[in-house]
Amino acid sequence: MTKYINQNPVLVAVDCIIFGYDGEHLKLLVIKRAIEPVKDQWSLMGGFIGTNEDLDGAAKRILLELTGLHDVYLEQLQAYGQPDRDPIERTISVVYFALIDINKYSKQINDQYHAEWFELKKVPELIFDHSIMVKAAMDKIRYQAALHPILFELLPKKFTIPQLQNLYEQVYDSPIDNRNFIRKITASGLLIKQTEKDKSSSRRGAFYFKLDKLKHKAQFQSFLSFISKPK
Amino acid sequence: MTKYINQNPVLVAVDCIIFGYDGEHLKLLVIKRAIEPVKDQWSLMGGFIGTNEDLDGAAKRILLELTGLHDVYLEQLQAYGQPDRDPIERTISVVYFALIDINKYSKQINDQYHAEWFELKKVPELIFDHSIMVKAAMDKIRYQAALHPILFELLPKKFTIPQLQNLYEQVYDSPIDNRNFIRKITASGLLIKQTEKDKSSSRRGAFYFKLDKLKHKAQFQSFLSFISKPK
DNA sequence: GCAAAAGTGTTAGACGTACACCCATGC
DNA sequence: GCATGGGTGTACGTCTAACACTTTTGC
Repeated sequence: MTKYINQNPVLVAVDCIIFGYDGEHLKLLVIKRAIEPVKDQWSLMGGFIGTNEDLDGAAKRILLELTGLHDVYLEQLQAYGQPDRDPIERTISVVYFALIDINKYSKQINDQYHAEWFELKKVPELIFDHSIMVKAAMDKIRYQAALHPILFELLPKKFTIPQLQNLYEQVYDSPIDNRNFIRKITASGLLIKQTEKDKSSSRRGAFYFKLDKLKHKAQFQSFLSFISKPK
Repeated sequence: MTKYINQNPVLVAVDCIIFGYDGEHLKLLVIKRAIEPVKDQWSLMGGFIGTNEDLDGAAKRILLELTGLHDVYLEQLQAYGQPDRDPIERTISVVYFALIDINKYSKQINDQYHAEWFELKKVPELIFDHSIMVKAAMDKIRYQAALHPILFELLPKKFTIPQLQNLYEQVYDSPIDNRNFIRKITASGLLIKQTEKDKSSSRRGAFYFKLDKLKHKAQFQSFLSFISKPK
């Protein structure tokens, strides 16, 4: 059959907003753009969609290429299509965000991109509309994390409750009462207490926990409330 | 500057999922596809993106073309990019959903599409992946409406609380206790009571209300809970 | 023993849910 | 006067937010 007539094909790119958490700060992984225009400026990791690839597949490929990681939390954020967002050629960008365990990331995997982690508040100016995308991603993560247990994706397999609390505090940029937090999070039933303690951040030590993956999966779709309502 | 080399441009379409509410049922507006392939089959209203148009702009144009309406609630749902979703040519679809006041829609505006409203449960099979899109849109609307007052967009300027309640019942496909509903909705402060009553559905009559648009706008971003949590 | 972080306990009020009852009106 | 939907009232349990205190341990 003949193709659609009189239509203008455009390029479609997939960009990935990659978040990590080092135990102290929420961080963003960005690269130095390898091609013109704006070569060597900070940019999200992205690429054009392949001929036989769907959007999710392209996002996974791009993420794998930069980080070497499979099976990470990946969610489509939004498509961006300002006609002039890329000065060279009309390009629609479908943006994904990923939450990864930063400890699994190794700089050695693929150094050709000169990737670097920045604390969220210290991310440099990014090319095109990438900074806007990051802002939108943060909004969405705050929204999602208030209702669903997604922030566990940023933590290592074993983590402590104070670590988890600090992560929530980073994400919402506001202090949380630790007594209420502990109660809420243990009441959720999502955590399995380990016998070992993490002694690195206090004399007393904090118990490690693992995520109960079955319960996590089961509860994921239910509307939970992990943070208090903004005032 | 030269263009990006070795990349395959593809077509980008915008499809609109248009919801309306006639006082009894939640309905979907679909058209008979005018072009091959699958000509004359039921389809979402859509179109290819214009050269100097952004995605939101394209969605607005498409909506205007079919319904004659400006200024309607329109939200980007998701991008769909299965390589074979359109059998003729690789086409990425960026999908929007719209909530309109069905009374403002007039069949006369543009009859060339043979548009028709279907009750949500009676929507025929749609072309390509359009049925999947509609399902995703309903999920998102349920999600959004549980937290934000978006369903007002489906109602006329003046409406009664029983009407509003029925709308929520349609959207969540489950009965709501009218006494609790009334209290919750009036406590939100979003409604302004009118002096007239609607006598069409009961002897006693139900007071009309208007939406307090200022409060609506102010509260829109706060996480409200309009329905009870699913069990 | 002291500092510092981890963790348990308590309480008052807000909120959600369930349910009973009265109101207004046309027939 | 009675059927029908519209609307108010109440009571109880659960969740949340605010705040005080004890525990553990290295120095």
